[in-house]
Amino acid sequence: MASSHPTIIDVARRAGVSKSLVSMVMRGAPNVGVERRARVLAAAEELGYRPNAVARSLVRQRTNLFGILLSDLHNPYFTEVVDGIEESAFSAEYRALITSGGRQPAGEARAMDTLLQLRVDGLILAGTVLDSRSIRNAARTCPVVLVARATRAAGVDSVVNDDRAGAGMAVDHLRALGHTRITHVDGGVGAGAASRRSGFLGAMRRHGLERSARVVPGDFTEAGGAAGVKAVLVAGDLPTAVFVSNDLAAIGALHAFEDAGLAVPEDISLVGYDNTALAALGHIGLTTIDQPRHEMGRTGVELLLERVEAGRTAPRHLVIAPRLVVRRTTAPPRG
Amino acid sequence: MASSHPTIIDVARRAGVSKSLVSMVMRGAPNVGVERRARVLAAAEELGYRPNAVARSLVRQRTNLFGILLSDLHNPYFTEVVDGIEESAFSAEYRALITSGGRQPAGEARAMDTLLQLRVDGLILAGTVLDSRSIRNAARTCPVVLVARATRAAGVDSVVNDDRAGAGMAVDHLRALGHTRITHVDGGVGAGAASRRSGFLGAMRRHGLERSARVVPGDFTEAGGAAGVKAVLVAGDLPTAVFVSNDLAAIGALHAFEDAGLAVPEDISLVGYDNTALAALGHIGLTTIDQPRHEMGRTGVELLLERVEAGRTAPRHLVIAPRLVVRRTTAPPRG
DNA sequence: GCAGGGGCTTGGAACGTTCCAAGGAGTTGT
DNA sequence: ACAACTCCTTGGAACGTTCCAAGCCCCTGC
Repeated sequence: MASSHPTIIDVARRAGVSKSLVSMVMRGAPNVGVERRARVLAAAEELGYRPNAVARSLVRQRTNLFGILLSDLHNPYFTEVVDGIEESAFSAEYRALITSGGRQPAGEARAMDTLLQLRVDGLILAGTVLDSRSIRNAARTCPVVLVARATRAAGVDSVVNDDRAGAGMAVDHLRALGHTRITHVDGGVGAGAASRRSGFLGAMRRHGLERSARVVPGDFTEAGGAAGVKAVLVAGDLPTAVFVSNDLAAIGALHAFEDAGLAVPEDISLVGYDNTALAALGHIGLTTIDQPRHEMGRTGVELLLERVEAGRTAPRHLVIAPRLVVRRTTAPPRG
Repeated sequence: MASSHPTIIDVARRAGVSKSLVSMVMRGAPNVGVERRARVLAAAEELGYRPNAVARSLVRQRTNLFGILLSDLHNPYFTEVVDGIEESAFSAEYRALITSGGRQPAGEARAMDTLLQLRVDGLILAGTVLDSRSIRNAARTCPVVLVARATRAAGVDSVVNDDRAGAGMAVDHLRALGHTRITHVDGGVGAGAASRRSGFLGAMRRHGLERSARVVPGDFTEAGGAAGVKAVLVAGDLPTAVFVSNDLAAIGALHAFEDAGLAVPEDISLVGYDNTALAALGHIGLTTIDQPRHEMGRTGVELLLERVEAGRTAPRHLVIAPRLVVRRTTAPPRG
């Protein structure tokens, strides 16, 4: 009835063996006699014994846990990265523990501290806004990898997608459809926003379109995308296509254009970034740039494992290629 | 350089005091001399000391951790429940650790075991499909509350929304607009689907509309909603309104109707359930039934706290009232 | 019949904390 | 001057594991 946790010693007593033997059985050690093994297993079952990971971690000096700090649990981008993380963590006999910063920097710092105090064997920071001092600090006590954010911090690994190249793909696609007047809705301080903007500008230049390239401010939210469109409309001289810095903002833009009586893609083409589940919804069908989130998560764990198990110490910074996904929001320009 | 974790003893040596004193300072105990307190704090800072939660938990026999098991990290419904959980857990000096079952029952069982081995002080299961034997089992070793799933399991608390009432609200709303021929796209085995169906049928009866009430099969996915619509279209004799068992399926339905050349809400009204962020997207603007997820999360933690801190043992099962949210997918029927 | 093994099993010492009983140094009252 | 306090500080015993050195028992070979 009481929430009594039987220990290895209770099991030992019941099975009439030493605690060491029970410990061996629980860990699946090979050289244990069949009869006693059976007795121990039976006793454990009867008592409802469950190993105490806390005690185990204390003596082994490792937890077999990876901590995942997510900046935002609500952004499908991150939760899809987690899928990749869980997959490869699990196959390496590690478990993943997720915490979220509740979208605030202070919350993130606290969540990271919780994980560090728990002595996780490695830390994956996905899209956090933590200052690099805390990150460097954390990295002195356990391996850290940043996903979807680049860093110069010493001793920290990172895996990002090539935002510049991705933005270029968006422009190439629109150019191939015949667009020349293209506007970019900026992502503000969002992770990767700056590279996407410079990738956009670079690609426009490459196509000789620098004179018709425009950038309007925005951010990574639905409202940010809508605000960007508002700026486009106010400016007059409508472009024929808009490249928005992420999917959520692109959906905000989509709605804003519709509200203004402009049809997508007939009047205006729209490209997003990330290829989250949102973009794939049938009702939305957003043309976008896919970041291989699953792969990025898997890779993050591999970087961790290289440090934990293989003892690597030199930092590695991986860049993964994005990919264009064409859906229904892009078409040749009118006329 | 090495990932050396300084201990309380290292700090004590450096500050020239006993380990007990360091322990007291770290816990913020009141009766410590100012001068030594300062010395200890300085030493800890210099060494980069971080308390070891593992050791602490072992001796205190409590972790100050609540474990959250999410059936699906990608369903915004659950992540919004987590917001509520984190909020009240934090203010009660607990931390929340999230794991996900990766959408598979075996994964859920494993994730729960991880949490239990970590000796979390309480467990919140949100929308899991775990069999009630495992749940009852878990409940024998730590407080467990189920969110968004009812249970009869002894010793387990639960907090759910009133699905029957919510479905009734959807019907009432449609009836008030003038609809009489209403079809329900069923949610299959999804949590709450059965109650929503029976709530739908009950409300139709209440309005004297039982003869025009139809139910077609579906599930909680986008594809499930689309399939439901297909069934509606095939059956001929189109209803003027459709109540779909959750938002995601409703969005699938929305797309399916559009594909079939039917305008929402002009030709057909559509109501979802849950009021996830998806439904609120401007481009979608789905009329739906709001489950107060935030409140449900908060309440879940409170139930846990009642058991952990106040020693309650009698199970409690809370039912929270849903709320109609009218957006753009409902309108009076044509003609 | 005994040394040398091998196969199993065992007790004890960690691991880094917290908690408790007890100790030391002042201070106050008589 | 000493008892009785108060205030601060301390060492040691937990907590539930793992790991290691050592032990027991029985077998094998000579």
